[in-house]
Amino acid sequence: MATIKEVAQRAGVSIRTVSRVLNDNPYVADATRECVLRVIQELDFRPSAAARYMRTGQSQLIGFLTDELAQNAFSYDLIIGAQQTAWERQKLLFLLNTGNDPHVERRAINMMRDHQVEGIIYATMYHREIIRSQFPEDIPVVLVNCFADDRSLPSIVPDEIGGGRLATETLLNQGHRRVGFVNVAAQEPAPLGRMAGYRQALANYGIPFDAALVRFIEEPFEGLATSTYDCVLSLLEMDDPPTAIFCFNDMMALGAYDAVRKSNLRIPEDVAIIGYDNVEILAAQIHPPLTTIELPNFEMGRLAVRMLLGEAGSIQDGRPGQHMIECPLIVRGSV
Amino acid sequence: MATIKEVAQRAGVSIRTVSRVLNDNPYVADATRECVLRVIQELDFRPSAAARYMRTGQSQLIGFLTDELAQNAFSYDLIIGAQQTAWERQKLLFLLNTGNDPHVERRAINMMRDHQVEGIIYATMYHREIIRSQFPEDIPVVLVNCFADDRSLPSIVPDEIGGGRLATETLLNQGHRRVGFVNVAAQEPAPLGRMAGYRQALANYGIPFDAALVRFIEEPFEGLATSTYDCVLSLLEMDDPPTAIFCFNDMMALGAYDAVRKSNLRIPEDVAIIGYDNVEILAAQIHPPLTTIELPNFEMGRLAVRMLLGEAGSIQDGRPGQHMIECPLIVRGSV
DNA sequence: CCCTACCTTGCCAACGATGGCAGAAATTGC
DNA sequence: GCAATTTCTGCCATCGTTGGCAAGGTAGGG
Repeated sequence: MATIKEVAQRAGVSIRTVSRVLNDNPYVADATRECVLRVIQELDFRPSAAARYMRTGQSQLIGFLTDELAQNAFSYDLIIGAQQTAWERQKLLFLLNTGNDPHVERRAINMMRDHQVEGIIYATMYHREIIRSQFPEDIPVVLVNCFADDRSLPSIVPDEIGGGRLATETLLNQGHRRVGFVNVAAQEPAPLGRMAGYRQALANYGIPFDAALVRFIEEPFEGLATSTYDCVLSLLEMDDPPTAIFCFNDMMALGAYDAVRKSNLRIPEDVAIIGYDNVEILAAQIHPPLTTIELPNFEMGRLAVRMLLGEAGSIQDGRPGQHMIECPLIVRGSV
Repeated sequence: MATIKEVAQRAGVSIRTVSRVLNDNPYVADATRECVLRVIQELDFRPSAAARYMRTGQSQLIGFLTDELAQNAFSYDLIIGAQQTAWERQKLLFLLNTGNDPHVERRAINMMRDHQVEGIIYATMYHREIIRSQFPEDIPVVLVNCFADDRSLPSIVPDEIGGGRLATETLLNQGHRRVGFVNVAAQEPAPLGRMAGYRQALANYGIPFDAALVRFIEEPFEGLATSTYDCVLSLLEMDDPPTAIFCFNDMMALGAYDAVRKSNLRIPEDVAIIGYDNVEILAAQIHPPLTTIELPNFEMGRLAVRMLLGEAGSIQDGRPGQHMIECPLIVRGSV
C-alpha cells in the first residue's frame, strides 16, 4: 500500500503538503491540491489510521462486547444499530463475544485497550446487573440491557414494567377479562418487571389479580416452547380458563400456539396470544402472525453509540445516565 | 494510559529493555524482568497496538464484511466461528454490514484498508456469485457463501447438492416413496443445487421424478411460511399425496407444519418433514422438533479465518481454493 | 592475567502521519 | 515602489513501539 511519502514524491511536493490536502487545510494552492489529489487517486492511497492515531490520539475505534448475546440470534439489531451509528460517525466497531466467561472478558477488554478503543459498549443477552469493577476506570463504558451494581456507568435498559403493562393492556383493551401469563421463574429484571407490569395493567382495569392465571417455567430453560405448551394446556383446562395469554417471549408463544390448537381453539377468536421480543423470523412467520412487544434493539444500539460519544445523555443530573427505553407494541394477527 | 516510557522510567531501565520484556526476549536478567513486570502490572500498562503496528506492519486486524447477512439473524454462528478463531490467534475482527449497497461496500472496504486489516472476509446472506473487481487486489480476501465470477478468490460455499441429496435420502431411507419438495423459484445456487440433489437421491433409489411433487414459491419471498402453507396444502390434496416433504428452509417448514396440522395429519406419523438451515430457535422449538440439514456456519467462519491466515487451503493446485462444505443432517423428531 | 564468549543493556533510527514554526511567494494598500 | 499582509510551502519534532548495532559487564578457559 502506498504511503504519504510516495504520494509526495510523485506529486513533487512535501509530505506536509499532502497531509494538508488530506485534512482539507485551506492553505494549499488549487493547482497543487488538484495535482496531489490526482496522485492520491492514481496510487489508490489511503492514510494509515494507525499512524494518524499516533499523532492525534484519535483511534476512531469502538469496542462492542457481548456476553452470550451474539450467540443467540435474538438481538442482532442491537449490533446493527450500533454499527450503523458508529459508521455514520466514521468510527469502526470491534466485535467480541465472551460467552460470559469472566476470564475471556478480561482478555477481551485488554485487547480492546491495546487497540486504543475510544470506549466500550457492553451488551448482555438478558437484562441483568453487572459488577462495575470488571471494567477499567480509564475508558468510557456504556451498558446495554444491564446496569452496574452501583449505577456508576451509564446504561440503557428496556422498560420491562411498561412492556408488561402494555402487553396486558392490549389484551384487556380487546375485552379480555381472564388474562393468563406464562412467565419464567427467575429473579431477574425481565420476569419481575413484566410481572409487575401485568399486575399494574390489571389494577388499572379494576380486575383482581388471580394467581392461578400466572404460571412459571422453572429452570433449566431448555425447550422453553415445550414447557410453555404444557403450561398453556393446563391453563386452558381450568374451569374458568383465560381467553388471552401473555407469553414471556416469542419462543414461548410458539408453544402456546400449539397448545391452543391442540385444544381445538382458534387464535385469536377463542384465545388471544401476545408475545415479547419481536423475533421476526418467529413472530412474522407463524400463523396467525404474532402480536408482540418489541425490544427496540436497533434503537438501543444506536443510543449506546451516541451516549458513548457524548452526544446523548451519558450524564444525567451529574450522574451516569440510566436510560429506560420503551418497548412498543407490534400489532399482527394474534390478538 | 501509561506508555512504555513511563514503565521504563519507573523501573529504572531503558525503553528497549521494557520492549524486550514485552516480547519475551531471552536476553533480560531475571531480576530486571521481574522488576519490569511488576511496574507493568502496577501501572496496568498495555503496549499500543497502533504503535506496534507502525514498526512491525502487523495490525492483527481482520475485516469481516457482510451484505445483508447480519441483518438476518440466521447465520450468526458464522460470525461467532470467525471471531473465536481470530481471537485464538490474537486477532481482532472488524464487523461491517453493508446492506448490499455497493457504495457502502466501497466505503467499508476503504475503512478497513485505512485500519490496515490483514485481510477481509466477505460473507453473503445467500449463496451467490460476486464480482471480483469490487475487492482490492492488494489485500487477501476470502469469500463465504459466495464465489468470484472468475474464481480468482478463495471461497467457501455449502454443498447444496449434497445437502439436497442428504435431505431427500433421509426421507427415502424411512421408506417414503412420494417425497414432495417445496423450493423457491430463483436461479441461484441454493435452490438449483438442492433441486439437483433431490433428483440425484430419487435416481439413487430408482424412483422416477414426478414434477407434480415439486412446488416453487415465487418472488417476492415475503411471508415464506404462509406461501409454503398453501403449497403444502395443495400437495396434500393430491390424489396420490406425498408422505414426506422436503422444505427449502426451516422457516418454510413452519408453514408446512401448519398445513399438515390443518389437514388433520400427524408429524411424523402421517407426513414427515425435513427442513434446511438448522435455525435453532425455530427448529429446536417447534413441535415436534424439526429434523433438518445444517448449514455449518460456525465451521465456515472458522475455516474462513484459517484460510485468510494461510493455515488452510487458500490455494489448491496453484489456484485459489474453492471449498465445498458438507451440510450435516440434524436428527430431531419430524422424520 | 588475558582473551574470548556470552549475557545484558542502551542508543539511535524507523514506521506513517500531523502540529508548530519559519521562510518564500504572492497580493494588497498607500 | 516599498512595507505589510496574506497565502503557500517545507523542515523538524513527535506519537509509542521494535529492530539493528554497539558497548559494558561477567564468567570461563587457557
